[in-house]
Amino acid sequence: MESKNLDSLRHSCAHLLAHAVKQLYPGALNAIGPAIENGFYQDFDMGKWNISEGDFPKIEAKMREILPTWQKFTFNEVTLSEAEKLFKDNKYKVEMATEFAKQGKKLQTNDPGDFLDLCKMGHVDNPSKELQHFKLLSVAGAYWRGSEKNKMLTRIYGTVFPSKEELENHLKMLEEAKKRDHRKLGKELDLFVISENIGKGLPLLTPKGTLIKKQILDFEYELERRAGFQHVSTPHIARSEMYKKTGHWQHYKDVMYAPFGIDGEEYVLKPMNCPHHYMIYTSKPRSYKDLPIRLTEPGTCYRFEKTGELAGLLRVRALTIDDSHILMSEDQIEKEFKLCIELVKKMFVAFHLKDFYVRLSLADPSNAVKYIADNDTWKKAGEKLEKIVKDNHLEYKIAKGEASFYGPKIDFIVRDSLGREWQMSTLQLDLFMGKRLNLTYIDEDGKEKHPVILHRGLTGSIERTLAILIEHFAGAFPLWLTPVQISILPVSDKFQDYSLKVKEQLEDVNVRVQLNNDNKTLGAKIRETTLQKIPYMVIIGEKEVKSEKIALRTREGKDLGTVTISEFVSKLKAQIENFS
RNA sequence: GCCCUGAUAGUUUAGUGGUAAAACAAACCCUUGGUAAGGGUUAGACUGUGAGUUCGAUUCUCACUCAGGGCUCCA
Repeated sequence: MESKNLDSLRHSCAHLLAHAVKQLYPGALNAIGPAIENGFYQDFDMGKWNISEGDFPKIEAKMREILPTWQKFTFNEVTLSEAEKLFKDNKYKVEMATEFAKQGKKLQTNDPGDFLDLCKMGHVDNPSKELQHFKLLSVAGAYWRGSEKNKMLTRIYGTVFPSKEELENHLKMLEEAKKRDHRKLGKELDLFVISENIGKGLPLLTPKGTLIKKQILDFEYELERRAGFQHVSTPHIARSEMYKKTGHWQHYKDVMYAPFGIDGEEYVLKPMNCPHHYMIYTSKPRSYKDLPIRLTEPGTCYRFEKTGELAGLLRVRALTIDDSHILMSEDQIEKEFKLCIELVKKMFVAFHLKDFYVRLSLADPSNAVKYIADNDTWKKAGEKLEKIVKDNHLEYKIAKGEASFYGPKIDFIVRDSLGREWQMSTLQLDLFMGKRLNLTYIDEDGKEKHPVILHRGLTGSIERTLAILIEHFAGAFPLWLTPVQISILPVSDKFQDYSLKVKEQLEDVNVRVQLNNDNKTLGAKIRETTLQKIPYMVIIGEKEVKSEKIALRTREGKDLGTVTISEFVSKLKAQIENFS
């Protein structure tokens, strides 16, 4: 089915839901109900009523009861005053009608059978036949017209498909996605914990989780070292004064932890690493010959995110940003962006991530509060980035209003297992801060100039990346990334000595290996190791001791037969070098 | 922060207005087993925290904390 038809189907189903809810809950008002990527939603002002997921069976039954009475949608064009009359009980419809009229849009009503609604075209021809395979999924709050200042409405999410089979497949897919939820796997594979005693949004990485983090950081360290980045280390706090100078205080205050006093000075936890890096730059005179200067650090930052925004490792209050600041002259911008784009591409290859897109995030000139005021510079920076994106053959979407307060960005967006989108890499062009903070270098002509700055987050946040990778691999990380690479499984404890010897030999070549000494059958050990998604199992029994070899099995259940240790080591090395 | 949902051994869950049951994990014993779960024993929970209703609350009510689905925001 074409997506346009699918959208009609889903949008029509939102009407059906609205009809059922209005019948079951007199006084409930339906607001908007569009088709979305995998279904639809319908917003309601429930009045005195309260809906929860426990009410879904009742609502679904009502929908099925109404459905046979529905005919082809009839349409009528109406004037604003007619609309006001028809929808006098629904202030949301009147508000929309008024606005559409103001924009010069036609006002249309439709009715598939005793359910008049203000709506444009885009419905199925034969609702009673086509709308059968639907399911309500969740209930949520949503602000009217997406503004925090407006009333919160009740939003019901649902989905509908042309056939029963497609609906069931979709529901099955959602079940599968839940199984790879990083919070569930994080617990099962012992990668991180969130302790109520430490606080919300403050995940603790376990030894295994930390090993993965270390692999990510080591990988980036090498990548950056070869690309000419210089690593620095900076503290987690700084004087508030600094952030007043940068402008973070004005633009970013809401997500900064409250300041605290030390020796009569006011300090804050750093929400980003920029100022710290700038102060390293400005600690001595710089020449144009020194540029570009690429400072980089996995810096832990603290952001006071609102409680409801926190989500496992995807959104936290303490995050490690692999943060770089490239200070350079204006004519170096394109070259440095190209360099960073290459790094991002290499990272995506190493992480096996293919489902991502590029978002060119520009300022929204109508939202003056959000950005540094200087339209010409914004325009220049935005045009520069668009040229870079084109020159580097990146397919991109433009997003107005997504820029940082100090500059436009090229963002790389990936999807998690539930199809939600998360920003990872970000390359930001900052033409303001060099001047604002009086960062300088002496140019060829002997005059003092201000560098421009490229802010670069490679993964964006190590925590978020960990979450995305857990879900992407369903916990079965590639060999180079996985916390435990090999588990040695002796058939019985008679083979302890040889097993220990094998373990030492493998440790000598820097692979991460564990010995499973449990008093269990081989079958049980294999099951446990497989569930822990450890890539290789080395099985040691009498045959192996005699032949001085090892038997190999993979977590996928493949028997790789008997090999010597050196054969195994070469295989491992080749695999690790290819990030596979 | 807002709307909705939830919180019972380490984990996954059961259950009841009269202080809790199971499986897996753990410890110990038997077993020394060759490619996805060998058997037994023991220990382990003041039912998230604090109040209220009640003769009595894990169960009902409220507040708080934390988690989850969204909205807003965002790496």
